[in-house]
Formats: sequence, structure tokens, C-alpha cells
Amino acid sequence: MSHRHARFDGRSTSIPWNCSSRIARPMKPIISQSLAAALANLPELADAVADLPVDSTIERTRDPGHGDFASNIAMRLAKPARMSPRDIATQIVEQLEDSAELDKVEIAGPGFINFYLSAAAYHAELASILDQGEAYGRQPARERPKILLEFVSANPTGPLHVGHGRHAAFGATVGNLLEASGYPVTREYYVNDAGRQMDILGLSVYLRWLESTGVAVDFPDGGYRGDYIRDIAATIDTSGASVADDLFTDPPDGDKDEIVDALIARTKTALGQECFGNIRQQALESIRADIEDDLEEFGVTFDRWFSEQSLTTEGRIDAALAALEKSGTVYERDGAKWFRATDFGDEKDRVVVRANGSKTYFASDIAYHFDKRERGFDHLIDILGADHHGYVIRVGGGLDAMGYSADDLEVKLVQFVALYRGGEKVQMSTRSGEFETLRELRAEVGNDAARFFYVSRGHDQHLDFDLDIAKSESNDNPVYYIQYAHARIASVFRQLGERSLEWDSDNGRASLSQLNEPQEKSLMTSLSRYPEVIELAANNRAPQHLVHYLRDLANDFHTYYNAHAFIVDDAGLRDARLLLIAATRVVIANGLAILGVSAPETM
RNA sequence: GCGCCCGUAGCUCAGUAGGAUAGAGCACCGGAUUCCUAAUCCGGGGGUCGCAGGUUCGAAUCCUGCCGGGCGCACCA
Repeated sequence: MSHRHARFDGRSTSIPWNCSSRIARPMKPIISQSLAAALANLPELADAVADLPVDSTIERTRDPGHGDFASNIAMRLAKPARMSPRDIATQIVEQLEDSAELDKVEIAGPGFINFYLSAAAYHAELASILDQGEAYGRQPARERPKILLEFVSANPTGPLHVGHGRHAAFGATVGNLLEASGYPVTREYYVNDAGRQMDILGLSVYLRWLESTGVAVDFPDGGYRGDYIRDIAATIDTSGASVADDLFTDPPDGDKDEIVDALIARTKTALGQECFGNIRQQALESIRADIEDDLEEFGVTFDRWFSEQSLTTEGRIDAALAALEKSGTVYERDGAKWFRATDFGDEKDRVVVRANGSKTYFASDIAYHFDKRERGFDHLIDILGADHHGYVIRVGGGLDAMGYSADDLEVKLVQFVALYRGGEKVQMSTRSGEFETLRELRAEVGNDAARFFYVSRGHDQHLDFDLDIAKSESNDNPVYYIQYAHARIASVFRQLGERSLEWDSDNGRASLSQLNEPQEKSLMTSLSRYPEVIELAANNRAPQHLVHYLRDLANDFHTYYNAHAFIVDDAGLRDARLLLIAATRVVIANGLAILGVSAPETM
């Protein structure tokens, strides 16, 4: 039961990271490797340290008076080793080898080990940033685990709304973060193109077309009423469709659903299955293509648009059901086939095949996830709306039953988005005149601001999206604040040219020891944190860490900018300072690229 | 009723496998530009981390209960 619970927790489902295979060595491994080497010389601590990852004990210090990094390992080993924290710390520090990268190591407070990195270590990091460029902060590619990231997957019955925008931005950014961490990621959009709602779509389009031929149509409440339905009706190929002018002569009664179902049945009879199916497929493809265009404009692309229909036509649902039946977790009752979901922690068993022989949506879901694993993906990440949480245990249980593991499935539930304009919450009802589509939001605030704001909060937090701030081109807007730092750096280099000067980066590298201002130290520290931030954000599926980091980095740069001139007469100092801000530009650009936000040269 | 998520400054939110004195932005007050973009910077006030217990060297963080908000509990998709 506990592992099932753990799937809701981003930390415990995160993929362990591996620091042993780095090419260039960023800052944190300097500490963890020397610490590990010291521990290797202390066999008396071996048992205590066995299940304590050294990396987890190391963190950046908040207070520069505590050095650059601190480890609490001595305190955490105190109990299992039955020694005092300070004694342990003393033994560890005695075993630390001297290094050009470490200036000093101190034991402080209740038993922290504080590490002070040398200027040389920071200078090496700056050089590494420039050498690696776009690759800085990225881990080497690895083979496994192969990740399948499914997100958005909105039903193709209408345009994307602002809630889907959050899914798109979040999913795309998490995908970028995972790739930066070296994992092979495949992005997939599951198209719910089967089932009753597709018939309703087909009916809606047909009725609008019928209307356009002059037939009086009493459009049902249960149909899709949006204007886009009329547009589709006007553009699709309806040759061969007959004008069924008697659909409403004897109006069906019942509730909203019954009326729609009756109209669908009448229309199918009037047109024939094939003709109705043809209209339905055209409508579906029209909407799906529109969604794809919308997302592409938003910088969100998929490796595959996976059709739910294909699960049936390719026999994948039958394959999954066969796997289920083989496991003995399926039984019959009241003519239906049930999956014994309660064996896997669900509240009740679930129907997979109805008494009338049709498969449930749940059957498609487990078949789709079964198929993902069958295709060789090791780890499945689903980004779903918060209203889908009941589904997690069911599908995980299905994976368990079919011979895989519920632990292979990691579900991130994205909470809802509320729009604010002028301090007032924008009502999102379909009928209100206010916009609610993603396309309109992008048009109003721009792609950059939209991508940025969407990922500025964790997925499990409700998001209040303030349109006025997102639109403002002022210091209120953190997007512009970060982009402005990037543009300012580009501007400095343009200025250099206008003054007929050139940046000699080799001279800059040779002169880095001239960077002694507090703002320079602070900026170097922030830059060196970037790989750690990427790792953290990727492991926790938490793009907001990167957002906050970039804001802090931009702040460090702006502070430096205001405190010191870069283009100074002393060529060594000038080249060194230009190197520092060139590195800053690289890191800002890399971080913005992961967020899907542009890094402008001018503003 | 049961399950899941959330509750941190006036507002919007960070807070990393429990760590040292809880941080940003906005708003408010006061300052900085003969100089590389003032879309910038610096300083200041501002907190019962929802409440109450517990775990331990140490809790905003973990556990239990309560209060408040959101979402869900289909042979719908």
C-alpha cells in the first residue's frame, strides 16, 4: 500500500540521478566526491553510511559565512554510528584530501561541515560554461529509463482552453528538463477519437450543415454548440450526404443525453454508417489538426498523436484484456466483465466490457498503458487534470495485473487555472463573452509570458493567472525582467563594437583573478548553481525551481550591472568581466530555452 | 460520508531527501542615472509558517487529530 501512496509524491517517484559519469565536473560533485573519498577511508562509518546517499547531505549554504556548500552528514550519521556529530565531522575532515578546488573546510554549529571553494574552482566553472555553451547544464545522454511523457490529451471536440495551456506548458517543460538530465523522452498526445462523444461531434457538425441547407434544426442542448462547429460544417466534404429533413418531425423526448442519442441513431440510419462516419472523421481530424497547430505555435510538439481508435483496430484492447484475463483478475457479473480493481487498492471493481459487449473507456486506458510498456518504455509519466486522480490507482492496478508494475506509472495531476483581469476573476463559462481559449490567451499576453506564467507554480498548486501582469511590459513582469538581462548583455557587446573594441576571451580567462567584487562572486556562485537547479527541477518535475532561479540570476546580473562598468580601460579586467557576463548570457539563454521562452538580443 | 491536493508577510508565491537567523516579487516608505538600455539598482518596515498534539539533537518540511478551501467518488468520455 505504501508504494502506491508514494506515487502521489514527486520526490519518491523521482528518478535517481547519477553523478558518476559527468564530463566536466560541476560544483557539487567536487564536494560529494571528496566526501565520498574521505568516507571510504573510515571503515568504522561504513555501516552507518550504507543507505545514506552522500549527495543528499550536501546543500548550498544560505549564508556565505558558512562557506559555499555544507554537509549535515555527521549529524545524520550520529545515531547509527553511535558517535557525536562533531567527532564524526572531525574524522571526516581529517580524511579529506587537499584539493586545488577547496580553500578550506570547517566544522561549525552542531556538526555541519562547511566547504569553501577556491577562486580557481569558480574560474574553471566559468570556462566550462563558455566551452559547453548550449550544452552547459545538460547531462550526457543515457539509454534508460526510456520515458514516455503523455500530456494535454484533450478531447478533440473543440479548441484548447486555458487549462489545457497549462498542461501543454508544464508537460513540454518537464520533457525539456528530463532531456537535459539525459533521459530519452518521447512525447505523446492521446487522442480520444472513439466513443459516444465522437458521435455527438459528428451529429453536431451534420446538424449545422443541415441548417445551412435551409432545413429547420432544433439543435440539441447535448450537442457541441460552439461556432467552430459551423466552420467545420462549412469546410468539410459533404458530397454524398443526404439532406435528412425529417429528423425533427417527430421530436425525440427524454433528457438531454437521450435526445442526443436518439438523434445520432436517426442520423446514422438516414445517412448510413459509412457516410456518418465520414463526416465524424473529418470533423475530428479538423479539430485535431487545429489543436496541433495551436500547440505548435505555442512551441509544444509531440512525437506521436496516439489514436484511441487504433487501439481497437490494431487489436490492442483485446491484447490487454487477454493479459488481464490470463492474470485471473477478471470475472463476469450481470453480463459484464469486471476487473478486480479492489485487489490493487481501488474502492470498487471496474467494468471493462459492458453487458452489451462494448468496451469501457477504462478498458482503453489500461490497453493504452499496456501498449506503452509493450513498446519498450520503462517509465510512464501522465500529466492529467486534477479531476482524474481516481484513475491513477485503477490504471496502475491494471499494469500490475498485466505483468508490469504500478510503479512504472507516474501521474502528475495539474490543478486548475483561474484567470484574473483587473483584479477580477474571469468567468470561464462557455457562454460568457470573455475569452477562454488558449489561442486567445496567447494572442493577448504572448507566447513567452504564457509559457512562463504557466510553469511558475508547481503542478499541484492552483494557478491564478494575472493577465494584467503577464501583459505588462514593465518591472512588474518577471518574464521581461529576465529577458531584459539577456538583452542587456547583448547590448554591452554591441557597445563594445561601437567603441571599436574587441573581447579577447583568452585574455579574459587569464585575468579572472581580477574579479574580486562581491557582485562578481555572487554572480559566479549563481551561475555555478545552474546544473543543480536543472537536476532538481527535473527530478521533482518542478519547473518553478528554474523560474525562480532565473529570476535570481537576472537579479544578480542587474545588480552587477548597476554597480560596475564592464567596458573599462584595463583590458584584462574588461575581458574578464565580459567573460563573466558572456557566461551569464549562456546560462540565461539555456534556462529560457528549457522553459520555451525566447531570449531576445534587444528589447 | 470516503479518497486526493492545498493552507507561509497586506497580495501573489519560493522554501531542495528535516538543518544554522523562514525568503522573493508586488504594494508602501526613502534613495541612486554627466557612465555599457532606469523594462534597472540600493535601503527600510512588515510573519502565531491554519490550529493542537507527537516524533528528535533540530520541524514550514515527517506522523495524528481538528478547522478552512479545491477536486473526485459511473456499465460518461
